[in-house]
Amino acid sequence: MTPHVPTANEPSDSPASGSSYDPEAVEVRWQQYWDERGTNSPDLDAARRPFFNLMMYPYPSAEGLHVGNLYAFTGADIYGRFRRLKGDDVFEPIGYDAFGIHSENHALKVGRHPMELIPANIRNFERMLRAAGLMTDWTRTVDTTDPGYYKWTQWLFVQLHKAGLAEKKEAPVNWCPSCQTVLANEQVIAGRCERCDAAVEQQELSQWFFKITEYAQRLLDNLDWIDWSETTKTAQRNWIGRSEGARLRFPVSAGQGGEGAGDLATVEVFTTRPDTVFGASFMVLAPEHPMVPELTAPATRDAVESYRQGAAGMDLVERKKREGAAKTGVFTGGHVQNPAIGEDIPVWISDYVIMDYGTGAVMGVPGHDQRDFEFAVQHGLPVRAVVCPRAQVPEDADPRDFLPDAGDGAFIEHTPDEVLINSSQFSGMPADDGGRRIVAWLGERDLATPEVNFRLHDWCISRQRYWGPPIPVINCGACGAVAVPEEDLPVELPYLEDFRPTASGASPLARVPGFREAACPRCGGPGERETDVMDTFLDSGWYFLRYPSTEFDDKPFDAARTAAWLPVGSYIGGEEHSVLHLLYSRFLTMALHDLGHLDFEEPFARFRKHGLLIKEGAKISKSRGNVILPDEYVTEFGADAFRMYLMFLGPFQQGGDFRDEGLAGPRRFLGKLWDSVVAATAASETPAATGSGKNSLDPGMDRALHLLIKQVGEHLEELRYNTAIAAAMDYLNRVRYKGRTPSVEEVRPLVVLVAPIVPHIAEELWVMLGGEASIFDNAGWPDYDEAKLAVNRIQVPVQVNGKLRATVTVATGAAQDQVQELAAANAAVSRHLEGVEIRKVIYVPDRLINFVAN
RNA sequence: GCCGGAGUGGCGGAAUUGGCAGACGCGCCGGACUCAAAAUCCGGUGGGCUUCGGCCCUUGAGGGUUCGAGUCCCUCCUCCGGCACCA
Repeated sequence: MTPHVPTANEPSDSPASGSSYDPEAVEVRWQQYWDERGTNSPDLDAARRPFFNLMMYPYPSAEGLHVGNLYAFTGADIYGRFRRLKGDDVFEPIGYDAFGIHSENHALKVGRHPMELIPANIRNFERMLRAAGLMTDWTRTVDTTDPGYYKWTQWLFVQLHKAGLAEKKEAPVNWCPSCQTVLANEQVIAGRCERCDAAVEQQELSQWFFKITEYAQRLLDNLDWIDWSETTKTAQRNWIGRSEGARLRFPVSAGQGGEGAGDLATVEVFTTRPDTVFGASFMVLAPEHPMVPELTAPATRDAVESYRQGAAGMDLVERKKREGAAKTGVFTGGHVQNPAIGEDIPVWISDYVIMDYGTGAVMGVPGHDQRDFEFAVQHGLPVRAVVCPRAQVPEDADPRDFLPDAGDGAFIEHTPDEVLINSSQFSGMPADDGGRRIVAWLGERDLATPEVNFRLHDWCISRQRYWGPPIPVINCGACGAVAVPEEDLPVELPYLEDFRPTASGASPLARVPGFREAACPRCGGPGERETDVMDTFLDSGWYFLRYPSTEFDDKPFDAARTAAWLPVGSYIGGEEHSVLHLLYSRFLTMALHDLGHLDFEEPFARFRKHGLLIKEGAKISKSRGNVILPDEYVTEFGADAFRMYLMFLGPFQQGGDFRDEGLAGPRRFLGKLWDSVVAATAASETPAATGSGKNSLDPGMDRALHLLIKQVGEHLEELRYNTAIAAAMDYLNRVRYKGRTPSVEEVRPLVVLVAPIVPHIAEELWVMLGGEASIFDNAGWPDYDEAKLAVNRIQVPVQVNGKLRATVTVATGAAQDQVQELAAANAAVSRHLEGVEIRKVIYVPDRLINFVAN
């Protein structure tokens, strides 16, 4: 069927032919039309110019679609619709990130099962998303909790496991006593649980990790060429945290420690400042460092033990609180040799050294490191300066034996203009170069190696929870951890009446013998299933690969489809996912590429982060009570006006301030646009009726139109929706100036230009103007004529000493003497030129003329 | 502390990247329509002086570069986001 196509002859009770704009009627009609006609479901196999327009899929919360989601989706949708009008075959899917602790906690709170809550939430989301007028292909949605989906999430695990990129290891983890689960480092905010704010503790658990660190350098390098928001790239660079330095080996001093410590034992440290090794006057190990026992002397054993226990039992909050305060620590009684000077230095342990980074040991250089300095002061350890600014060393001084003005702190700046002092044969050298030479020199005795270190940790994917895809592994006494064969996937998550987490660290699934017991796939012997489930970030790490292939149940993604549609053409999402989701997605894509499953290694060709929406200057939150319910606004103003306002209230990529009063502007604009089209069509049918209706040759208007086409096109491409809308408003004001009746030729392109932003009314008006539905299939993006942008006369501001005094109208490209003459003759200008001498005249053609006088 | 981003009318925000600051919108004021109100339409709207010709000031603060700075440089302040004893 065709949509309702109104004509001038139709009875006035027809919804579209009424003389005033009724958003609800228009929106319902077109949403229905899109559905029935499959307007938004492209034929994925026949597309000539495939364009994958992706938006970050939401977590389907019980509260319904958050306005923040809608803000993001609208921004993405506009871009997709724009590309479609420009001739691309746009695929714009949506899905639901429904697994995870969020859903589970909510289910626990309301005392219902997530398996029954999620479908209801999804239905509600879908309703709201449809009402928002997104160009969603509803035939290809993804739900991460569907076994048909997570079968492939598990498949992904199996592939990585096969490739040796998944390993199980005992690791100290962040344990949230309230959520009863481990948390990833990134889910710990300042020592507290990201979700419940409880203080996080340390616990040792055996867990599965993906070796993302093996990809650290590539993940970093590719950032140089992918087209992403700069801020997002910066965030990833910081997160990966590459630092260049050296691994230095400090031999354990003879006769130290217990009987196990042979003469060959060394303690390794990582440092970014090998140039300062001559100043290392002590060493500090993390309390949990494995070499602590063998370095500890009998006399200090008790003190060391109690300090270690204290550190182990201490939660992260307590550790943070002490930052900046006194640096505690105890002497182990053991010594190591400073490899540069051969001198014995004492080995201490302190909780300011963390096991997680580098080697878990640092050389204490109190002269040039703030933390080491504080520690040395605290514990009476010697401070030795080995670097100082070149300017501080007098000409006649010997840098091998020079005492700089110590001041009362450590000298920690690291500038190019520094030299080594008190560093034997390296003294006097620039610090950077000296550092390299020291590493080479120590390297000859195998005491140093250049090394690059990353802050990035391996990705822990185990969760001791219920609501996630089970890790597809069977532990066998004989064969070890065996991945579930692909043909046995999915390992279905059983329905558990009681899915609460336990305090023991064991997953809820461990309570189900029927689930736990399984035969080893390799030897057939008795085995036990892994009972942890996988991190939600794994679900979202590959969902974009699934969208084009949702109908295939024998493979996660079809090769031809993937080749045609990926990598993603445009991905828009929030900054809160700058690091984790985007980094994990990149890692998984890279790994799949290396394993031969994908022919590209970066999943998102273009990524743009959107800004944060706030309300009346304040962050939107339930506790503030300033939550925006999209439904209410859509009902009152219509989805089009709401969409338009969301995009108008500020620059999309920076966010903006939502104010209720603001909606009136876009709503008025749409009413005015409607009236303009009605007036234009009426005038075109009765040419004699009005004098102004016939015009299509008004040159000023023609220029304005072509300028508008140019501007809107450029602004939409750059996601500068607010200024695109402003330009459209400005144009409509012109066209309607003092009640003028516009021509059809003046308004038809405008309708197309705003269609990405306000799709429903655009469809309606397009038909009203005689176009064939859908506008997105048939209108095409208008072209502008560069020649029509030109003007022959232009106003040029005239300044005297940089102050604006007048403007003169001249021909474009006019010569300086002509403009100067005209400008100088102007009374407002000449007044200021009297009695002064013109020293210089600055003339920028078509821009400005400035008389410099005194 | 470190890394990002931002400070412009009563408010949300523009400004071709060094060239008429305040586009567009909200709000407000005045007018039209109306018995009246709402809606709608038209006009005005940064601040201060004004002899009504104009003049001066103004983009967080202070300096600088330049004929000319919201835009570039230096110092500082404030707010937002992220990271945080990373060796």
